Order: sequence, then C-alpha cells, then structure tokens
Amino acid sequence: MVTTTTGTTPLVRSSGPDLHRKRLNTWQAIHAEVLRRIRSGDWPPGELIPTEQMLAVELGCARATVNRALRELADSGIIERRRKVGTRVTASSARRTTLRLPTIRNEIETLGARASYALTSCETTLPNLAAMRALHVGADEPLLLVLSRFSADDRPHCCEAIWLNPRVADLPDAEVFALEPPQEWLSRNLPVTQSDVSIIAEAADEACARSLEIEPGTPVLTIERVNTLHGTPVSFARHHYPPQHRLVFDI
Amino acid sequence: MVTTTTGTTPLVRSSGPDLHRKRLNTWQAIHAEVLRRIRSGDWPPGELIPTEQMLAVELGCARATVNRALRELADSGIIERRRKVGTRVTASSARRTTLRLPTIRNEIETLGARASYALTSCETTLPNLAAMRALHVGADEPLLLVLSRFSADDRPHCCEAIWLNPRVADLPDAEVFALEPPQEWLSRNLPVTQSDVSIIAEAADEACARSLEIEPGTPVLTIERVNTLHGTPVSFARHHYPPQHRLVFDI
DNA sequence: AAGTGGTCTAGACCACTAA
DNA sequence: TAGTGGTCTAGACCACTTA
Repeated sequence: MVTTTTGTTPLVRSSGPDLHRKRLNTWQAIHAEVLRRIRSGDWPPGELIPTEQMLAVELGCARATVNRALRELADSGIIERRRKVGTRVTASSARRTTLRLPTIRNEIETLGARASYALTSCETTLPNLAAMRALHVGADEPLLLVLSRFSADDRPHCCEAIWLNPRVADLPDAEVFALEPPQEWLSRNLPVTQSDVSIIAEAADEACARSLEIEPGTPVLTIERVNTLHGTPVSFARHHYPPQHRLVFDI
Repeated sequence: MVTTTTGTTPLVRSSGPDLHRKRLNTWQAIHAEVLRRIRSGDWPPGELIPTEQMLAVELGCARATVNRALRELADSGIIERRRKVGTRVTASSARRTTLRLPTIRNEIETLGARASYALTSCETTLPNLAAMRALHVGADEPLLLVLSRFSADDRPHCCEAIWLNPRVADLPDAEVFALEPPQEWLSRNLPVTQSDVSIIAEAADEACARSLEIEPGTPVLTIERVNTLHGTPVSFARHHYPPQHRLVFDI
C-alpha cells in the first residue's frame, strides 16, 4: 500500500457494520459529538468513555483527530484523561475557561464605547507597603507612581495606579504618560517574562473614589498585576473598577 | 525513500548547513525556544516571525510539531496568526489565561485547610429581582432558595445563595442539602449545557455579613453562576468571599 | 507485561486572504 | 493567484500506570 491518501476525502475503509453511521471528519465535529453524548446523559459524570482507538473506528477518522478533540475537552475540564486507565467524564462541577485580559482601551471599545485616557498624576515617591512587597524594594527606594483614569463615553470606567521601579527599567520622561497609558507604553518597551494577576474586592480609597466619582469606601473590583522580567519585578499595577462593573465569561 | 521513519529518533536529514544547531524535537521545546526568542527581544512585539515551514527546517522537526507549539502560543495570546500573512508577536499586553473554577471544597483543600459545610437555610420563596432576571421567571413563581456556608479550618471561607427552579428540574428533599452542598448535588444530578459566570465586587448584605462574620457593607468578591440546560436556566448561584480573598493566576 | 494516552513524522489537501 | 496557516491521515514509538 504505497499510494498516497487523499487526507480529507477517504473512502469507507471496509464493509463492516454501521454503514449508515455518518463519518465525523474534523476534530470540531468529534468534539461536538462527544460533548453531545456527555450532555445528553449517554456518558454520565464519572463514567469511562471509549478509548481513542475505539472512537476513531466508530466515527471513521484517525486517532490523532480524536486525540485533538478529546484534548480540547480535557483542557476545558470536561473530561479527565489518564494513561492506561482511560478517559472519564469529570464528576465534579469544576470547570476551566479562558480569561482574557485585554488592554483597558480595547475593553472599552469592545463595549462599543469611546475610550479616553487622562493622566491624574505622575511622581517619584517612596513605596507603600503593597508596592514594597510586590516589587521587592525597601522603604527608602523611591519609585515612579503614575495615577490615571480611563473613561468610556465620558463616564469613568477604570482608574489605575502603577508603581514602576526606575532601577530595573529605563523609564520615559513623565510627559509621555500624559498622552499614552503606562500599560501601552510598557507593552511596547519593556519585555516581560511573567505576570502575576490577582482579582480582589476592596473599598475605594480617597484617590480612587475621586477618580471614579464614587463615595470613598464603595466596593471596587481590583485587578492587580505584577510584571516580572527574568525574576525581577518591574511594575506593579492596580486597576480599580466601579461596582457596576462585571467580569463576564461563559463556560 | 520508502523506508519508514522512526518518528522520534530521526537521523540528520542532510549534510546541509547548521550541523551544530541542536534539533528541537518536541512541541514543548519549540514552544520554549520561540518564547525565548520573543522574550529576549530577538522577535520584538509586532514583528513577523518565520513561517512554520522555515521553523520546521531550522529546528529540525515536522511542520505539525511547530504548528502545535505556535498554536499554544496563539491560544495564550502571545502571538497572532493569520493565513497568508504569517505569525506576529502580539503588540499589545493583551493576554489570556486559564481560569479554574473548582468546587469550593476543592478550593479549600488546595489551600491545605480542612473544609466544612453548613446549611444555613432552605426554603421555598418568591424570587428577588436578580433571580427573576437570571432564571427568567415571574415574581409570582416560587423558587427554592438555599443558603449555606463553607469554612476552612473553622474560619468562614465563602457563603453561597442559590436559587433553584423546581419547575424545570427534579429537586431533592430539603434535608439533602443539610449534608451535601447544592453545587455538588447539582453536578451529579443535573446536566448543564452552559454556565454564565460573572465576577463582581459588592457590599455584603445582612445575611452574607452574618454568615461570613464581617460587618454589613464590607466589600465582598462575588462569583455569580447561572447554569442552563438547553437554553433553560436551572440554577442561579452567588458565592461571596470575604475581603482578604484573592483570585490568583499567572500569565 | 500490557493497555492507554501523548506525541512525532511525512505527506497531502483545504481555507483564507493579500496582492 | 499564490502564500500561509489549519487540519487530516496512517503509522510509529514513547511515557505512564495498573495489574
């Protein structure tokens, strides 16, 4: 058997049973079919499902295609796979999803609003406790602190406080941040090897409340981000969103 | 050349240039190498990187292997791929990451603490406004409302309020929830085709504050989840976490 | 020792899109 | 129309795990 295969229009391999079974050829189709069987209750939580080999034969495709489909399902936490054991439908309601962290500008424009940026202040100052811990600096090492705000259609959308360490990165003149958000300047000029992100609920402090035009003490959703370059923390950003803001996603 | 390849221990294909270039054979190695070149600045943000074909030749592996590596990078938002155009290093700081939503019990045990569950109340009652909207029911349709709390090593960790619609799902006797969290019972007994999740910051109401042993009005992190079966909303859960709680992840 | 998933390969065709 | 990524296939070997 030396002739090349056509790859995407294979003929029925044998005259075995199941001649009427529709062939599922793409990994998306396999993915959907397996998901259907799980959701319909055919394959209940905790159950072992057929092996890749069996599914490939049943659905009429290569094992690699089944593998791709099942890998996506495993990545989503829908199924759990173990060598030698097989593939199980996940019993718990544990799920995974992809969380996108776009730029603020992008986030606003996705909502269909016009984004505008305004610098609030930009000064070299001694770090507070959180900044000392995040950037691994002492209380006597001055940092650059930039406060700014984004508006969506002229309503306050989010305010940012970002601490930058001038000893580990070449920072621009302060005037630059009057025109461009630190986040955008950073992404173009400072390489990052890792970001640690936290989401927390906290009470708005004085500056944040003034920026977002809310009462001090109002709950705000805070997204913290520490950017690290080869193990050295470079920037520590905190984005604060007013109470009506929601981080939304599907599973 | 009809002899089969061994797949994982191929010999050098030709006596071309670059005999000293180490062959990168696994998609993880390719992934790491490409990431290294991006982070080192060799391939700056916005730049086109070589095609799959070129990388496969340079690194000495199959194009499918390069494809797998680059696909993972694209899934993380590190690069952007377009047919006919090529692959670019993402210019913005937009990033994606996988967010895990484990069961509360799992979450607590991952922290190394002992999880305990306690039912607060369980009653059939008319929906509030949020529940009406989430479950698409009218103000006169009674729902089952279950309030409960999880503790980690006897400290309040999270409290839950969940609304269940008895008209679209067979619900158990109320006593069941005295022993088992609704979340766990649901995952075993009610299939779900979609979940919509929101993360918000809000002020603790009276019941939530009592349950978490905090002052009413304290900011809490709330994770809302609407489970849907074939388009019909079945349950509406709200998990409230006290202020020190952080949703943490890397990028 | 054996079974299952994980991955690599070489070749092929398809889908999309800029020119 | 041509170039690039997206995917499928058949076969092979490896890695991990249970028995």
